[in-house]
Amino acid sequence: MPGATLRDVAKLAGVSVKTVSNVVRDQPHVSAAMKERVERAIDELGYVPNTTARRLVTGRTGMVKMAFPELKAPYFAEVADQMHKEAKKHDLRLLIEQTENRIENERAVLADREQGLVDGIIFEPVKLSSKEISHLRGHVPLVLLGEILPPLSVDHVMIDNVAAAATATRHLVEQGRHHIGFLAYKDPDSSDTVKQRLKGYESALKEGGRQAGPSIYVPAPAFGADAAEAGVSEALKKGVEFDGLVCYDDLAAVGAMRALRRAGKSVPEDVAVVGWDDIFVAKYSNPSLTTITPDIPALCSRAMDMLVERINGYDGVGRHELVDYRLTVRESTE
Amino acid sequence: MPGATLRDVAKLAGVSVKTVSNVVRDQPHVSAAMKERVERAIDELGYVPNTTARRLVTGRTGMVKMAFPELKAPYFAEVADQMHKEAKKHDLRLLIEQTENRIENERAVLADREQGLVDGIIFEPVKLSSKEISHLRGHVPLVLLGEILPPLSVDHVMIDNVAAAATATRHLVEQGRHHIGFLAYKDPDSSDTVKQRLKGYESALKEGGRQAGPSIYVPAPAFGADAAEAGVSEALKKGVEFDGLVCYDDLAAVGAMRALRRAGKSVPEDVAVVGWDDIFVAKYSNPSLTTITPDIPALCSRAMDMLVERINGYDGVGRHELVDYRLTVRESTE
DNA sequence: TTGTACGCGTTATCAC
DNA sequence: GTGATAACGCGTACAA
Repeated sequence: MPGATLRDVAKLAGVSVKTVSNVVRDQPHVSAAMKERVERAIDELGYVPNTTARRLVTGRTGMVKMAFPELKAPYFAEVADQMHKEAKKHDLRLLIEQTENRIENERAVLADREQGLVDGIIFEPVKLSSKEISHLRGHVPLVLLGEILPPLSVDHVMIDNVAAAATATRHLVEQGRHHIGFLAYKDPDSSDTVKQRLKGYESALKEGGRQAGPSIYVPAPAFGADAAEAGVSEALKKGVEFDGLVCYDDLAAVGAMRALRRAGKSVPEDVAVVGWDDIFVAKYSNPSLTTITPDIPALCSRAMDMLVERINGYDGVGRHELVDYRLTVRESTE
Repeated sequence: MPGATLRDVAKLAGVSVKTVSNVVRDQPHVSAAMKERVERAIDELGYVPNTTARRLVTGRTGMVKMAFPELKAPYFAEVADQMHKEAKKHDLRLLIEQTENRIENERAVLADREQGLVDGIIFEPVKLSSKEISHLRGHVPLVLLGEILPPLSVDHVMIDNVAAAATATRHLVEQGRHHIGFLAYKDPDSSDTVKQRLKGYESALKEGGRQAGPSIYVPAPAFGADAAEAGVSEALKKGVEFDGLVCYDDLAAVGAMRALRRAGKSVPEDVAVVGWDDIFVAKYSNPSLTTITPDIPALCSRAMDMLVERINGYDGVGRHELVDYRLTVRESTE
């Protein structure tokens, strides 16, 4: 009997709707005998509570939205995976939304057309400015991820880009590299992140007594590896020299390694390469890739905790938190 | 005014609730003047329709659940990405559920505890038997993905495993390989797939006048690459010989290539390797990996179309469809 | 401890 | 073309 209702159960068990409701939700004040009787009726009818009706009256959906560029990008797949696990801990369901790096989709994330679809939003924007975010956001609890400078009123979690980039660069300095280049995407919208990483890179160079090496900027398409490969190939052809390369992300690093290989350079002998994100391919590329490993579990855990606090009514000022990272050294630098 | 309701709008506009509802949903029978007036009120109040209430009365959630082992596995990330796009075409939202290769989680996918959470389910089981699926499934429309033998009553989409495995094997034969091995996971629960691929492999060998090469089976953990690497390393140490290897998936292939490299064998000169899935790493590994590329867009498109038909009341017998694949030849075999 | 009545915001069925 | 009003299924004061 699909579609059995609370009332049906109550009728069959010969009790009131309220009692059945209590049993279903494990409320304390129910006698054992009553519970027994009601449960039998529930089984007989195959009753299952109607989520929608429950939501309408409680005002809670039990759902959280997670929005980021694209699931296909390995880094985000890992974030999504982890975020799902965090959501489960709080008995929340996760709804994933992909912005495909398009600003209108990012706007849509905030300017939700429907009310009450989710209880809160975790969002990693890449195009939207801080101003626009605070302007567009509604009343739904919101936590931001990633490297933007968030509005003051909004919670935010990220890793310390400047420090991490410095760590990566310092590692190359310690390996005795002298002409250390920087490879990034030239996407005007996401330049904040690039700037932060560039800053860390430069400070580590300075600290290590190195001069700034060549900077290679490539257009930012959906998948960075191809663009990076083309960009580095071109640079090599032009005679740009470097024996170390700090890359914006693993995708770029993989593309760079490919370009180097084609140009007859070997990694790490001729050029040491460092990536960022520690996606799957970093471990299994040949040579395997030294990279910055963000603490994704911590990132997701903090973000979800903060969101849940907001959902539960916490109304303080926006919190800005940093989570850990480490340098994972592999074949590409030693 | 967050939380403005249809009634509030009606009051402000001086019309009935029904009229406002009509305007909101673009119903035909409403005069231009009325529409104008109502829309002004909507803007003024910042009214947004309440999804939950709408669902309660329509009985539709506008959501579809997609369940598979894990998002972190690149193949599934790509499927999820594509499936999201398909869902969007039908104005549906996609809810992702990970089974983490555990049978109790697979059971939970079918035996949905809550009614009316989703309108339909697309499910790629790996542990559940066909019998258990037909026994467990409720009344929610269901489409199965992947290599199980589905219950007769359930729709199902997959690629032709036997043919694809034969194609991969034939390619190695054509490359002049003589001792072609087969590498797979020894997971008793998912052995159906392995059997199918083994069958295709064997038939292609026979057709090409080759004897069956060594079969290497490795335990199936969350990530296959490590297990495959260990398994192949061990086989090589034991002196198992092969100059070609058909791998269960790209993860296994990547692990195998790593083991070969460590053993001083070069790919493809000493051993040609073929993978399966064409995940990101296949293109960017070194050497890049020849692999079976399933037509994921077609897979998702067919699955979603069939599900939508079911949701819309189609009640025919279970359909069993095959989608395309192709062999993508890269450096690992030439 | 259990039962009754009402409200959640929307759509659908009728009249008008 | 538009307006009352009854569902939809559940949670919860409040009464018993």
